[in-house]
Amino acid sequence: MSSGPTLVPAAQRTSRSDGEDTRARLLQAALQLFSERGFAQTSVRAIAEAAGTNVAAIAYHFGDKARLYAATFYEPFGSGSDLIPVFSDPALGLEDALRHYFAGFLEPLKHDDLVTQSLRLHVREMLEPTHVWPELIERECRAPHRALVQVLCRHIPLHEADDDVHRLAFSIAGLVMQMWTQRDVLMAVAPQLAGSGALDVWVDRLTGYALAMVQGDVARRRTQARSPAQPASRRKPQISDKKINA
Amino acid sequence: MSSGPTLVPAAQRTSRSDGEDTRARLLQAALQLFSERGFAQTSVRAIAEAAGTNVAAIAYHFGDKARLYAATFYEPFGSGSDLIPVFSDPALGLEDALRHYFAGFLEPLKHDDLVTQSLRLHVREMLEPTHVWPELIERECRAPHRALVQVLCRHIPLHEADDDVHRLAFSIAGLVMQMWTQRDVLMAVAPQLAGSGALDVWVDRLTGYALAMVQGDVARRRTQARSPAQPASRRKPQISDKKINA
DNA sequence: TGTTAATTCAAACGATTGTTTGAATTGGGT
DNA sequence: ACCCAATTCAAACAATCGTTTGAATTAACA
Repeated sequence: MSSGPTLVPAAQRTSRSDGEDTRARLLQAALQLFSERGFAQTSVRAIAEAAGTNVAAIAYHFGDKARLYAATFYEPFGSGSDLIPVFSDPALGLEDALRHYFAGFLEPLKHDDLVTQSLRLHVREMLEPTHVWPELIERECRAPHRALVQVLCRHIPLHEADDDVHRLAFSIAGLVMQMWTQRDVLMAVAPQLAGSGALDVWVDRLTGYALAMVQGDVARRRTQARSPAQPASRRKPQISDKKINA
Repeated sequence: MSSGPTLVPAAQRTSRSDGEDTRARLLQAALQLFSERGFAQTSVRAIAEAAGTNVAAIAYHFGDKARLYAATFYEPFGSGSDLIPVFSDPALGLEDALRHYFAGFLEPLKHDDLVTQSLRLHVREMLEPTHVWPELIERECRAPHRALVQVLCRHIPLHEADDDVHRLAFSIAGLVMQMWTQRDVLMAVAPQLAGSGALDVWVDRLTGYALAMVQGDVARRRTQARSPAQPASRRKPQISDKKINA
């Protein structure tokens, strides 16, 4: 039986230091390969080779492939929720808050370090959830979304979040996701905008887009409040399906 | 040797009709499974079973798995470029054009038919390109993007596309991609907005967002034209990295 | 009715997958 | 110097992958 990284009393924790070393190398190699190719398409042999060790070392240090994958999420290499305090500072104006939001999420795209790989892994998990997804929802999804919703509520202003604020926050997050997931497409349609050097202007423009979206929604709320009309959460489509399917 | 679907003179093309039948069933089963799980994670045995036939039938009708996958792209089940004439009609105002754009791309999300699966397959190919990607770039990426850029240029107005129009078009497309790729996330943060019934309001809001983005960019162009300042395609970031990495 | 080509299928092939095994190696503690 | 637990490794395991094979089945044509 494989005893795994046996729990020895911390007192005699002076054994051969190579142990923690290969564990760390495995973790880093796994993070890189998983973030590049995904869980299913990354073989344990490829990870072991990249880490300069043997496949059995994975079973020894982590148990199996699934737990190694989970470990890459729980080792604090970097996370989207780390950025919450950066953009949700109540002292910031709306434009500055949005600018910090985009700058924080796009800045890792310039490099290819542990933080970038960790975020890419999280993005991949949002696109194609695996067995760790249920435990990531709160920290990587709900928490950043809630923080952005609060920022928006503070500046709209709005006492409590409604559906339209959620739609705004979700769509603003979509601008970030587009940059993270569609770089191949951007390279195909406008390669001059896909380089790392273009990212600063992107932060500037996305901030402008998000700001306009929010202000536009504020205006819509005003005009809709004036005309009681239909229940606000439901409006009939304004184009016929006939024209769409033509 | 396997002769494949041998090219017989169309005159005597009256043989057993079951041939084309299983080919069609394989194609439909492949489309469904590929669009749900992706190329690598879909086994030929699963496809054959779903089509009610044998693995060897795939080799017989399509040669191999890669060519079956490619076939699901070339059989005209539905494509993003089909929607180009719907939203790029010069008679439409900007708001109507954008509304048709979003309505056309979101409407398939209500169903789960061949069109939906085909579009989902194309979306998946944008997220994780396979061997068919090079031949899809033009029809599924560049063409719709170019059409949207033209619509924007017509209404800004602008004689020829510049980087900022490309950024606008790419970001507007991002609003659609968000709806296609992040439904799990939406279900986690605002489940009441993730159902099929909520899509009509989504079309309305996304139209508003895109309209505000365009109008905001027009305003930015005016103020930037007034102050010659720095070369328009390059602006320095306005927040320090120190604060970001804090 | 017998022939022929198109089509389908069960079975097997080699390669790769994740996992397990048992022996070899290492280095600190008695 | 010896011992022992921690660590590493080559090898083998069963399962699954995409593909190939060769025989069985079918239906049109002579």
